[in-house]
Amino acid sequence: MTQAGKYSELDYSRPAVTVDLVIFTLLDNKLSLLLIRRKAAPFRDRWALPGGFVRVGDSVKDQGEDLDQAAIRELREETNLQGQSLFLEQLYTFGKAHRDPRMRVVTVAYYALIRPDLAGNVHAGSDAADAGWFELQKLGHLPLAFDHQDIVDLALKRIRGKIDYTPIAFELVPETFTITELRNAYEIIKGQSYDRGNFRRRFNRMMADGIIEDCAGKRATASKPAQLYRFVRDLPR
Amino acid sequence: MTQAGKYSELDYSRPAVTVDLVIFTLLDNKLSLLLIRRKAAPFRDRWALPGGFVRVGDSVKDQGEDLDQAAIRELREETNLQGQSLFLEQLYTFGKAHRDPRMRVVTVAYYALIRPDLAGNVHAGSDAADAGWFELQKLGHLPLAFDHQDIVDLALKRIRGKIDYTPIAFELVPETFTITELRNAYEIIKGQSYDRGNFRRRFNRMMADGIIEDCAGKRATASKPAQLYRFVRDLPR
DNA sequence: AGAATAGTGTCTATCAGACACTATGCA
DNA sequence: TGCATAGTGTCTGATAGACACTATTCT
Repeated sequence: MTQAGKYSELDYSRPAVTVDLVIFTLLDNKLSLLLIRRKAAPFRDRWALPGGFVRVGDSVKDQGEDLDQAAIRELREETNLQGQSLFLEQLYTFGKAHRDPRMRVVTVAYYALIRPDLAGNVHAGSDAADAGWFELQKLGHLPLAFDHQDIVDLALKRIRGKIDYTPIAFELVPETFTITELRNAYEIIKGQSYDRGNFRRRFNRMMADGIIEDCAGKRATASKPAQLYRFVRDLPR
Repeated sequence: MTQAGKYSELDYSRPAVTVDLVIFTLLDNKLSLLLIRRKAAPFRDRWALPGGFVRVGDSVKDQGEDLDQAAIRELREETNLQGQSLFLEQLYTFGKAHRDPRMRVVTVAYYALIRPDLAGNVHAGSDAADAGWFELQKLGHLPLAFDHQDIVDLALKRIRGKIDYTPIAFELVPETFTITELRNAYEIIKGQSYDRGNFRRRFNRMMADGIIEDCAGKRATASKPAQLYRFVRDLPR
Protein backbone atom coordinates (compact mmCIF):
# COMPACT_ATOMS: atom_id res chain seq x y z
CA MET A 1 0.00 0.00 0.00
CA THR A 2 1.41 3.33 -0.99
CA GLN A 3 0.29 6.91 -0.80
CA ALA A 4 -0.43 6.77 -4.48
CA GLY A 5 -3.25 4.37 -3.81
CA LYS A 6 -6.91 5.16 -3.57
CA TYR A 7 -8.06 5.83 -0.06
CA SER A 8 -10.96 7.39 1.69
CA GLU A 9 -10.68 9.46 4.78
CA LEU A 10 -12.13 6.68 6.86
CA ASP A 11 -10.00 3.79 5.69
CA TYR A 12 -7.38 4.26 8.34
CA SER A 13 -7.44 5.22 11.95
CA ARG A 14 -5.27 8.18 12.66
CA PRO A 15 -2.79 9.05 15.36
CA ALA A 16 -3.03 12.17 17.42
CA VAL A 17 -0.36 14.71 16.43
CA THR A 18 1.23 17.06 18.90
CA VAL A 19 4.17 19.44 18.98
CA ASP A 20 6.57 19.36 21.94
CA LEU A 21 9.10 22.06 22.69
CA VAL A 22 12.58 21.93 24.12
CA ILE A 23 13.09 25.54 25.14
CA PHE A 24 16.64 26.37 26.14
CA THR A 25 18.07 29.42 27.80
CA LEU A 26 21.15 30.37 29.78
CA LEU A 27 20.33 31.03 33.40
CA ASP A 28 23.05 31.93 35.84
CA ASN A 29 25.59 30.56 33.34
CA LYS A 30 23.82 27.21 33.24
CA LEU A 31 22.05 25.69 30.27
CA SER A 32 18.44 25.42 31.35
CA LEU A 33 15.16 24.30 29.83
CA LEU A 34 11.54 25.01 30.41
CA LEU A 35 9.38 22.28 31.93
CA ILE A 36 5.78 22.18 33.02
CA ARG A 37 4.24 20.01 35.68
CA ARG A 38 1.44 17.80 34.43
CA LYS A 39 -1.93 18.23 36.07
CA ALA A 40 -3.53 15.08 34.69
CA ALA A 41 -2.86 11.40 34.14
CA PRO A 42 -0.80 9.81 32.80
CA PHE A 43 2.39 10.94 34.46
CA ARG A 44 0.40 13.20 36.71
CA ASP A 45 2.60 15.66 38.66
CA ARG A 46 5.58 14.66 36.56
CA TRP A 47 7.58 17.32 34.75
CA ALA A 48 7.20 17.35 31.00
CA LEU A 49 8.04 19.36 27.91
CA PRO A 50 5.53 22.04 27.00
CA GLY A 51 3.49 21.20 23.95
CA GLY A 52 0.05 20.59 22.62
CA PHE A 53 -2.13 19.36 19.84
CA VAL A 54 -1.81 20.62 16.33
CA ARG A 55 -5.01 22.33 15.36
CA VAL A 56 -6.49 20.47 12.46
CA GLY A 57 -9.44 21.98 10.66
CA ASP A 58 -12.42 19.79 9.99
CA SER A 59 -13.08 20.77 6.42
CA VAL A 60 -11.32 20.75 3.08
CA LYS A 61 -11.28 24.54 3.04
CA ASP A 62 -9.89 24.88 6.54
CA GLN A 63 -7.18 22.32 7.20
CA GLY A 64 -6.01 24.08 10.35
CA GLU A 65 -2.59 25.46 11.27
CA ASP A 66 0.85 24.55 9.94
CA LEU A 67 3.13 22.49 12.17
CA ASP A 68 5.49 25.44 12.51
CA GLN A 69 2.60 27.69 13.43
CA ALA A 70 1.52 25.29 16.13
CA ALA A 71 5.05 25.21 17.52
CA ILE A 72 5.49 28.97 17.61
CA ARG A 73 2.04 29.42 19.09
CA GLU A 74 2.93 27.08 21.93
CA LEU A 75 6.30 28.75 22.33
CA ARG A 76 4.78 32.20 22.69
CA GLU A 77 2.15 30.92 25.06
CA GLU A 78 4.63 29.23 27.34
CA THR A 79 7.29 31.93 27.34
CA ASN A 80 4.86 34.83 27.28
CA LEU A 81 6.91 36.43 24.53
CA GLN A 82 4.68 37.89 21.85
CA GLY A 83 6.46 40.46 19.78
CA GLN A 84 10.02 39.25 19.74
CA SER A 85 11.51 37.21 16.94
CA LEU A 86 12.37 33.83 18.39
CA PHE A 87 14.67 31.04 17.32
CA LEU A 88 12.68 27.87 16.68
CA GLU A 89 13.55 24.85 14.56
CA GLN A 90 12.11 21.41 14.06
CA LEU A 91 14.12 18.73 15.83
CA TYR A 92 12.74 15.26 15.13
CA THR A 93 9.47 13.40 15.09
CA PHE A 94 8.89 10.80 17.78
CA GLY A 95 6.28 8.26 16.88
CA LYS A 96 6.92 4.92 18.55
CA ALA A 97 3.82 2.98 19.41
CA HIS A 98 2.90 3.15 23.11
CA ARG A 99 4.94 6.27 23.83
CA ASP A 100 1.66 7.52 25.24
CA PRO A 101 -0.20 4.76 27.08
CA ARG A 102 -3.65 6.13 26.29
CA MET A 103 -3.49 6.22 22.54
CA ARG A 104 -1.25 6.56 19.55
CA VAL A 105 0.43 9.96 19.64
CA VAL A 106 2.99 11.20 17.13
CA THR A 107 4.84 14.26 18.35
CA VAL A 108 6.85 16.64 16.24
CA ALA A 109 9.55 17.99 18.53
CA TYR A 110 10.98 21.49 18.15
CA TYR A 111 13.77 23.23 19.97
CA ALA A 112 13.98 26.92 20.76
CA LEU A 113 16.68 29.21 22.10
CA ILE A 114 15.67 32.13 24.32
CA ARG A 115 17.99 35.01 25.08
CA PRO A 116 18.69 35.14 28.82
CA ASP A 117 17.37 38.69 29.13
CA LEU A 118 13.97 37.47 27.88
CA ALA A 119 13.72 34.32 29.97
CA GLY A 120 12.03 35.98 32.89
CA ASN A 121 8.51 36.07 31.47
CA VAL A 122 7.62 32.44 31.96
CA HIS A 123 4.23 31.78 33.51
CA ALA A 124 2.37 28.61 34.21
CA GLY A 125 0.12 27.91 31.25
CA SER A 126 -3.56 27.30 31.72
CA ASP A 127 -3.21 23.55 31.63
CA ALA A 128 -0.03 23.28 33.65
CA ALA A 129 0.05 23.08 37.41
CA ASP A 130 3.41 24.78 37.38
CA ALA A 131 6.19 25.80 35.05
CA GLY A 132 9.82 26.71 35.43
CA TRP A 133 13.39 26.62 34.22
CA PHE A 134 15.53 23.62 35.12
CA GLU A 135 19.27 23.30 34.84
CA LEU A 136 20.09 20.56 32.40
CA GLN A 137 22.80 19.25 34.70
CA LYS A 138 20.39 18.63 37.53
CA LEU A 139 17.86 16.90 35.33
CA GLY A 140 19.39 13.49 35.92
CA HIS A 141 17.42 12.91 39.10
CA LEU A 142 14.17 14.28 37.72
CA PRO A 143 12.21 11.66 35.78
CA LEU A 144 10.36 13.25 32.87
CA ALA A 145 7.01 12.18 31.46
CA PHE A 146 6.67 10.02 28.34
CA ASP A 147 9.86 9.78 26.25
CA HIS A 148 10.66 13.41 26.91
CA GLN A 149 14.11 12.61 28.24
CA ASP A 150 15.00 11.15 24.82
CA ILE A 151 13.75 14.34 23.18
CA VAL A 152 15.85 16.49 25.49
CA ASP A 153 18.92 14.35 24.86
CA LEU A 154 18.53 14.68 21.12
CA ALA A 155 17.96 18.42 21.33
CA LEU A 156 21.14 18.87 23.31
CA LYS A 157 23.05 16.77 20.81
CA ARG A 158 21.63 18.87 18.01
CA ILE A 159 22.59 22.26 19.39
CA ARG A 160 26.02 20.94 20.33
CA GLY A 161 26.54 19.90 16.75
CA LYS A 162 24.98 22.94 15.15
CA ILE A 163 26.85 25.52 17.16
CA ASP A 164 30.01 24.61 15.24
CA TYR A 165 28.71 25.60 11.84
CA THR A 166 25.73 27.88 12.43
CA PRO A 167 25.40 31.10 14.41
CA ILE A 168 22.97 29.75 17.02
CA ALA A 169 25.17 30.88 19.90
CA PHE A 170 24.00 34.44 19.26
CA GLU A 171 20.50 33.36 20.28
CA LEU A 172 21.78 32.78 23.80
CA VAL A 173 23.47 36.13 24.47
CA PRO A 174 21.95 39.59 24.85
CA GLU A 175 21.49 41.89 21.86
CA THR A 176 24.89 43.41 22.53
CA PHE A 177 27.54 41.21 24.05
CA THR A 178 31.23 40.93 24.87
CA ILE A 179 33.64 38.36 23.52
CA THR A 180 33.74 36.68 26.90
CA GLU A 181 29.96 36.44 27.04
CA LEU A 182 29.83 34.76 23.66
CA ARG A 183 32.66 32.44 24.65
CA ASN A 184 30.73 31.51 27.79
CA ALA A 185 27.75 30.55 25.65
CA TYR A 186 29.95 28.28 23.56
CA GLU A 187 31.55 26.74 26.63
CA ILE A 188 28.24 26.03 28.32
CA ILE A 189 26.65 24.45 25.28
CA LYS A 190 29.65 22.38 24.33
CA GLY A 191 30.55 21.52 27.90
CA GLN A 192 34.20 22.34 27.33
CA SER A 193 36.45 25.34 27.77
CA TYR A 194 37.89 27.40 24.96
CA ASP A 195 41.21 29.19 25.06
CA ARG A 196 40.58 32.92 25.36
CA GLY A 197 43.19 33.90 22.81
CA ASN A 198 42.17 31.33 20.25
CA PHE A 199 38.51 32.19 20.64
CA ARG A 200 39.34 35.81 20.04
CA ARG A 201 40.97 34.91 16.73
CA ARG A 202 37.83 33.06 15.73
CA PHE A 203 35.79 36.06 16.82
CA ASN A 204 37.95 38.38 14.74
CA ARG A 205 37.43 36.22 11.68
CA MET A 206 33.68 36.49 12.18
CA MET A 207 34.07 40.26 12.31
CA ALA A 208 36.12 40.20 9.12
CA ASP A 209 33.31 38.17 7.54
CA GLY A 210 30.79 40.77 8.63
CA ILE A 211 28.90 38.37 10.90
CA ILE A 212 29.68 40.51 13.92
CA GLU A 213 30.02 44.26 14.05
CA ASP A 214 31.46 46.70 16.51
CA CYS A 215 29.09 48.50 18.79
CA ALA A 216 29.33 51.67 20.79
CA GLY A 217 29.76 51.29 24.53
CA LYS A 218 31.50 49.02 26.96
CA ARG A 219 30.32 46.41 29.43
CA ALA A 220 31.39 47.21 33.01
CA THR A 221 33.13 44.33 34.74
CA ALA A 222 35.02 43.86 37.97
CA SER A 223 38.04 45.36 36.25
CA LYS A 224 38.73 46.53 32.71
CA PRO A 225 35.52 47.19 30.78
CA ALA A 226 34.97 45.11 27.66
CA GLN A 227 34.04 46.12 24.14
CA LEU A 228 30.46 45.41 23.06
CA TYR A 229 29.53 43.79 19.76
CA ARG A 230 26.39 43.03 17.86
CA PHE A 231 25.36 40.08 15.70
CA VAL A 232 24.59 41.10 12.14
CA ARG A 233 21.38 39.21 11.38
CA ASP A 234 20.83 40.30 7.82
CA LEU A 235 24.06 39.64 6.01
CA PRO A 236 24.16 41.29 2.59
CA ARG A 237 24.55 38.65 -0.03
CA MET B 1 -3.88 24.41 25.65
CA THR B 2 -1.00 22.15 26.39
CA GLN B 3 -0.38 18.46 26.24
CA ALA B 4 -0.55 18.40 29.99
CA GLY B 5 -4.19 19.29 29.75
CA LYS B 6 -7.13 16.95 30.03
CA TYR B 7 -8.29 15.68 26.69
CA SER B 8 -10.44 12.92 25.36
CA GLU B 9 -9.68 11.09 22.17
CA LEU B 10 -12.54 12.80 20.45
CA ASP B 11 -11.83 16.38 21.39
CA TYR B 12 -9.70 17.05 18.36
CA SER B 13 -9.83 16.02 14.75
CA ARG B 14 -6.67 14.31 13.65
CA PRO B 15 -4.47 14.57 10.59
CA ALA B 16 -3.57 11.59 8.49
CA VAL B 17 0.06 10.60 9.00
CA THR B 18 2.19 9.15 6.24
CA VAL B 19 5.84 8.37 5.65
CA ASP B 20 7.50 9.40 2.40
CA LEU B 21 10.84 8.13 1.20
CA VAL B 22 13.64 9.78 -0.72
CA ILE B 23 15.58 6.76 -1.93
CA PHE B 24 18.94 7.60 -3.46
CA THR B 25 21.35 5.47 -5.42
CA LEU B 26 24.19 5.95 -7.86
CA LEU B 27 23.26 4.85 -11.35
CA ASP B 28 25.72 5.21 -14.18
CA ASN B 29 27.69 7.68 -12.05
CA LYS B 30 24.64 9.86 -11.55
CA LEU B 31 22.81 10.53 -8.31
CA SER B 32 19.34 9.09 -8.83
CA LEU B 33 16.19 8.65 -6.82
CA LEU B 34 13.23 6.35 -6.90
CA LEU B 35 9.87 7.75 -7.99
CA ILE B 36 6.50 6.18 -8.56
CA ARG B 37 3.78 7.33 -10.90
CA ARG B 38 0.48 8.06 -9.21
CA LYS B 39 -2.53 6.10 -10.36
CA ALA B 40 -5.17 8.21 -8.65
CA ALA B 41 -6.15 11.80 -8.04
CA PRO B 42 -4.88 14.19 -6.95
CA PHE B 43 -1.79 14.59 -9.10
CA ARG B 44 -2.84 11.60 -11.14
CA ASP B 45 -0.07 10.36 -13.46
CA ARG B 46 2.42 12.68 -11.75
CA TRP B 47 5.64 11.26 -10.35
CA ALA B 48 5.85 11.19 -6.58
CA LEU B 49 7.93 9.88 -3.72
CA PRO B 50 7.06 6.39 -2.56
CA GLY B 51 5.34 6.31 0.78
CA GLY B 52 2.24 5.30 2.62
CA PHE B 53 0.15 5.54 5.71
CA VAL B 54 1.51 4.69 9.09
CA ARG B 55 -0.41 1.75 10.46
CA VAL B 56 -2.14 2.86 13.59
CA GLY B 57 -3.79 0.24 15.74
CA ASP B 58 -7.30 0.87 16.90
CA SER B 59 -6.95 -0.19 20.50
CA VAL B 60 -4.95 0.73 23.56
CA LYS B 61 -3.20 -2.62 23.46
CA ASP B 62 -2.32 -2.42 19.80
CA GLN B 63 -1.16 1.05 18.84
CA GLY B 64 0.21 -0.11 15.49
CA GLU B 65 3.70 0.20 14.04
CA ASP B 66 6.53 2.61 14.92
CA LEU B 67 7.28 5.39 12.45
CA ASP B 68 10.64 3.82 11.67
CA GLN B 69 8.99 0.47 11.09
CA ALA B 70 6.57 2.03 8.65
CA ALA B 71 9.45 3.66 6.79
CA ILE B 72 11.51 0.50 6.49
CA ARG B 73 8.47 -1.51 5.51
CA GLU B 74 7.80 0.86 2.65
CA LEU B 75 11.46 0.91 1.71
CA ARG B 76 11.63 -2.86 1.46
CA GLU B 77 8.38 -3.00 -0.49
CA GLU B 78 9.50 -0.44 -3.02
CA THR B 79 13.05 -1.64 -3.50
CA ASN B 80 12.24 -5.33 -3.20
CA LEU B 81 15.17 -5.72 -0.83
CA GLN B 82 14.22 -7.95 2.09
CA GLY B 83 17.26 -9.36 3.82
CA GLN B 84 19.87 -6.64 3.39
CA SER B 85 20.64 -4.06 5.99
CA LEU B 86 19.65 -0.73 4.56
CA PHE B 87 20.57 2.84 5.39
CA LEU B 88 17.48 4.78 6.43
CA GLU B 89 17.18 7.94 8.50
CA GLN B 90 14.42 10.36 9.33
CA LEU B 91 14.74 13.59 7.37
CA TYR B 92 12.05 16.08 8.38
CA THR B 93 8.32 16.27 8.95
CA PHE B 94 6.25 18.23 6.48
CA GLY B 95 2.92 19.34 7.82
CA LYS B 96 1.74 22.53 6.20
CA ALA B 97 -2.00 22.84 5.86
CA HIS B 98 -3.25 22.15 2.33
CA ARG B 99 -0.15 20.28 1.21
CA ASP B 100 -2.67 17.61 0.24
CA PRO B 101 -5.83 19.15 -1.21
CA ARG B 102 -8.13 16.35 0.00
CA MET B 103 -7.41 16.49 3.70
CA ARG B 104 -4.85 17.33 6.32
CA VAL B 105 -1.84 15.06 5.89
CA VAL B 106 1.33 15.21 7.95
CA THR B 107 4.17 13.29 6.37
CA VAL B 108 7.32 12.16 8.09
CA ALA B 109 9.99 12.11 5.39
CA TYR B 110 12.89 9.65 5.44
CA TYR B 111 15.88 9.31 3.18
CA ALA B 112 17.63 6.09 2.23
CA LEU B 113 20.84 5.23 0.42
CA ILE B 114 20.94 2.09 -1.73
CA ARG B 115 24.19 0.56 -2.95
CA PRO B 116 24.33 0.63 -6.75
CA ASP B 117 24.73 -3.15 -6.96
CA LEU B 118 21.37 -3.56 -5.19
CA ALA B 119 19.43 -0.94 -7.12
CA GLY B 120 18.25 -3.30 -9.83
CA ASN B 121 15.42 -4.90 -7.91
CA VAL B 122 12.91 -2.10 -8.14
CA HIS B 123 9.41 -3.08 -9.14
CA ALA B 124 6.23 -1.12 -9.48
CA GLY B 125 4.32 -1.40 -6.22
CA SER B 126 0.72 -2.54 -6.16
CA ASP B 127 -0.63 0.97 -5.99
CA ALA B 128 1.75 2.55 -8.42
CA ALA B 129 1.22 2.66 -12.14
CA ASP B 130 4.96 2.65 -12.64
CA ALA B 131 8.20 3.07 -10.76
CA GLY B 132 11.76 3.89 -11.68
CA TRP B 133 15.04 5.63 -11.00
CA PHE B 134 15.44 9.24 -12.08
CA GLU B 135 18.62 11.23 -12.34
CA LEU B 136 18.45 14.12 -9.93
CA GLN B 137 19.91 16.45 -12.54
CA LYS B 138 17.10 15.81 -14.98
CA LEU B 139 14.39 16.28 -12.37
CA GLY B 140 14.12 19.98 -13.05
CA HIS B 141 11.67 19.51 -15.87
CA LEU B 142 9.62 16.85 -14.10
CA PRO B 143 7.01 18.36 -11.80
CA LEU B 144 6.50 16.20 -8.74
CA ALA B 145 3.27 15.69 -6.83
CA PHE B 146 2.43 17.54 -3.62
CA ASP B 147 5.42 19.27 -1.99
CA HIS B 148 7.69 16.39 -2.90
CA GLN B 149 10.18 18.63 -4.67
CA ASP B 150 10.78 20.43 -1.37
CA ILE B 151 11.36 17.11 0.31
CA VAL B 152 13.86 16.05 -2.34
CA ASP B 153 15.68 19.37 -2.09
CA LEU B 154 16.01 19.03 1.66
CA ALA B 155 17.19 15.42 1.40
CA LEU B 156 19.91 16.41 -1.04
CA LYS B 157 20.99 19.23 1.23
CA ARG B 158 21.09 16.81 4.15
CA ILE B 159 23.29 14.19 2.50
CA ARG B 160 25.57 16.90 1.13
CA GLY B 161 26.09 18.16 4.63
CA LYS B 162 26.29 14.81 6.32
CA ILE B 163 28.84 13.29 3.97
CA ASP B 164 31.46 15.61 5.45
CA TYR B 165 31.27 14.24 8.97
CA THR B 166 29.61 10.83 8.74
CA PRO B 167 30.49 7.75 6.69
CA ILE B 168 27.37 7.76 4.51
CA ALA B 169 29.39 7.65 1.29
CA PHE B 170 30.07 3.97 1.98
CA GLU B 171 26.36 3.32 1.52
CA LEU B 172 26.69 4.30 -2.14
CA VAL B 173 29.60 2.07 -3.17
CA PRO B 174 29.79 -1.73 -3.45
CA GLU B 175 30.83 -3.89 -0.51
CA THR B 176 34.46 -3.71 -1.71
CA PHE B 177 35.56 -0.59 -3.51
CA THR B 178 38.57 1.28 -4.83
CA ILE B 179 39.73 4.70 -3.75
CA THR B 180 38.57 6.15 -7.05
CA GLU B 181 35.10 4.64 -6.66
CA LEU B 182 34.73 6.19 -3.23
CA ARG B 183 36.01 9.50 -4.53
CA ASN B 184 33.45 9.34 -7.32
CA ALA B 185 30.70 8.92 -4.76
CA TYR B 186 31.91 12.00 -2.91
CA GLU B 187 32.18 14.00 -6.12
CA ILE B 188 28.71 13.08 -7.30
CA ILE B 189 27.02 13.87 -4.01
CA LYS B 190 28.85 17.12 -3.43
CA GLY B 191 28.76 18.15 -7.05
CA GLN B 192 32.42 19.10 -7.03
CA SER B 193 35.69 17.43 -7.90
CA TYR B 194 38.30 16.34 -5.39
CA ASP B 195 42.03 16.23 -6.04
CA ARG B 196 43.11 12.61 -6.39
CA GLY B 197 46.22 12.97 -4.28
CA ASN B 198 44.52 14.91 -1.51
CA PHE B 199 41.63 12.49 -1.39
CA ARG B 200 44.08 9.65 -1.06
CA ARG B 201 45.59 11.29 2.03
CA ARG B 202 42.14 11.58 3.53
CA PHE B 203 41.53 7.94 2.65
CA ASN B 204 44.78 6.91 4.32
CA ARG B 205 43.77 8.72 7.48
CA MET B 206 40.53 6.77 7.52
CA MET B 207 42.57 3.58 7.19
CA ALA B 208 44.80 4.66 10.06
CA ASP B 209 41.64 5.25 12.10
CA GLY B 210 40.44 1.76 11.28
CA ILE B 211 37.36 2.97 9.42
CA ILE B 212 38.57 1.31 6.23
CA GLU B 213 40.55 -1.89 5.90
CA ASP B 214 42.58 -3.47 3.17
CA CYS B 215 40.99 -6.24 1.20
CA ALA B 216 42.36 -9.04 -0.94
CA GLY B 217 42.02 -8.60 -4.67
CA LYS B 218 42.18 -5.84 -7.23
CA ARG B 219 39.62 -4.14 -9.44
CA ALA B 220 40.44 -4.49 -13.14
CA THR B 221 40.45 -1.21 -15.01
CA ALA B 222 41.44 -0.05 -18.46
CA SER B 223 45.01 0.02 -17.21
CA LYS B 224 46.66 -0.57 -13.86
CA PRO B 225 44.36 -2.53 -11.52
CA ALA B 226 43.37 -0.81 -8.29
CA GLN B 227 43.49 -2.02 -4.71
CA LEU B 228 40.19 -2.98 -3.11
CA TYR B 229 39.09 -1.85 0.34
CA ARG B 230 36.25 -2.53 2.71
CA PHE B 231 34.31 -0.30 5.09
CA VAL B 232 34.62 -1.45 8.69
CA ARG B 233 31.06 -1.17 9.99
CA ASP B 234 31.59 -2.28 13.57
CA LEU B 235 34.38 -0.17 14.91
CA PRO B 236 35.71 -1.49 18.22
CA ARG B 237 35.33 1.16 20.86
C1' DA C 1 55.96 2.34 -27.06
C1' DG C 2 52.09 4.83 -25.62
C1' DA C 3 47.89 5.51 -23.13
C1' DA C 4 45.61 5.42 -18.95
C1' DT C 5 45.09 5.01 -14.37
C1' DA C 6 47.19 3.91 -9.73
C1' DG C 7 49.98 5.67 -6.34
C1' DT C 8 53.53 9.21 -4.02
C1' DG C 9 55.75 13.52 -2.58
C1' DT C 10 56.01 18.55 -1.84
C1' DC C 11 54.92 23.36 -1.15
C1' DT C 12 51.75 26.59 0.87
C1' DA C 13 47.82 28.62 3.29
C1' DT C 14 44.65 28.14 6.96
C1' DC C 15 43.29 27.12 11.38
C1' DA C 16 43.23 25.19 16.19
C1' DG C 17 45.60 24.26 20.54
C1' DA C 18 48.80 25.74 23.97
C1' DC C 19 50.75 29.39 26.23
C1' DA C 20 53.21 33.61 27.29
C1' DC C 21 52.87 38.37 27.34
C1' DT C 22 50.96 43.34 27.58
C1' DA C 23 47.24 46.82 28.67
C1' DT C 24 43.73 48.92 31.39
C1' DG C 25 40.39 49.93 34.87
C1' DC C 26 38.72 49.11 39.67
C1' DA C 27 39.31 48.62 44.78
C1' DT D 1 49.77 49.19 44.22
C1' DG D 2 47.80 44.92 43.31
C1' DC D 3 44.26 42.26 41.18
C1' DA D 4 41.26 40.87 37.69
C1' DT D 5 39.98 40.91 33.23
C1' DA D 6 40.67 42.65 28.42
C1' DG D 7 43.43 42.20 24.62
C1' DT D 8 47.83 40.59 21.68
C1' DG D 9 51.57 37.70 19.83
C1' DT D 10 53.95 33.35 18.82
C1' DC D 11 55.03 28.55 18.19
C1' DT D 12 53.50 24.04 16.63
C1' DG D 13 50.80 20.43 14.55
C1' DA D 14 46.96 18.95 11.62
C1' DT D 15 44.70 19.48 7.37
C1' DA D 16 43.24 21.05 2.60
C1' DG D 17 44.33 22.78 -2.02
C1' DA D 18 47.32 22.80 -5.95
C1' DC D 19 50.34 20.32 -8.54
C1' DA D 20 54.32 17.66 -10.09
C1' DC D 21 56.22 13.28 -10.26
C1' DT D 22 56.71 8.00 -10.41
C1' DA D 23 54.81 3.18 -11.05
C1' DT D 24 52.23 -0.38 -13.17
C1' DT D 25 49.24 -2.60 -16.35
C1' DC D 26 46.74 -2.99 -20.76
C1' DT D 27 46.69 -2.57 -25.79
